[in-house]
Amino acid sequence: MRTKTQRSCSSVLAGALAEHDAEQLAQGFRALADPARIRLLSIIAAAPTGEACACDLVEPLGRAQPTVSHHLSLLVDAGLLTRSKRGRWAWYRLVPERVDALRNALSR
Amino acid sequence: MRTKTQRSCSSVLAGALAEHDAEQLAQGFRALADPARIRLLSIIAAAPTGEACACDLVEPLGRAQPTVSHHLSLLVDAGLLTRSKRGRWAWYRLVPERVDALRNALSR
DNA sequence: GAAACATATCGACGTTCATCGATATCTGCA
DNA sequence: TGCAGATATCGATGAACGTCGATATGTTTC
Repeated sequence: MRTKTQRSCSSVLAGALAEHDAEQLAQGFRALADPARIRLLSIIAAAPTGEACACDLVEPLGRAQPTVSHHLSLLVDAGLLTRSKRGRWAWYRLVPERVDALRNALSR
Repeated sequence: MRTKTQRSCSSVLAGALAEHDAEQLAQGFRALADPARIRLLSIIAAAPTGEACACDLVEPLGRAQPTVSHHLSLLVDAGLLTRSKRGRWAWYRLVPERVDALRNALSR
């Protein structure tokens, strides 16, 4: 199990941030700092049902299955995805509030 | 000299991204994926004149001068800051359009 | 020109990270 | 119970990164 990331309401542009708040935000953006994870988010966001099965993510990503699983876990830990395991399959869904929090961190 | 980063109009949430576009966005977010750089941006954004001298950034950041210079160069390369060297001093200014581009990448 | 200063670059070091093959875990099915 | 399939974890490897001391570069002042 990995350590969980906390969400934050801080804004980068609204005033000088303390080290602690900066650490929180950096942690969030680090989850977006990899093309594989960006693509995972975009593919899941584009799913008609809002949900995507892990089995449908390996091939379009062009990475090995353990690598995809690793990135998905990272995104879940970062609060950007939720995992719902049903039967043999794992279904992933976006967490819009978390995306919003990061977007708002770039607003004044 | 480091390699320059290009800005992008892609959105993570508006549809499945190709590897190339994802790489562009990830590059942008990677610049935000460190607390030192987050703090630099927030301190500069909070400056009354909109500009901050590098000499005033070392002490509040609590890192060595070469480290601060390194992060500032990274942010300039990422297009998030501009550097204006005047006399002995280097003045840094935010590039709002670049911040906006990254924020919009998190909009639908 | 010399000294003092601000900043950038260099070189090194330890850490973190992305990646993958092998394997373990768990589920559904015959 | 046993097999097949989906997913997560483990262990290893190579690359990228943050950090800093030492040093180079460029500027101001005397």
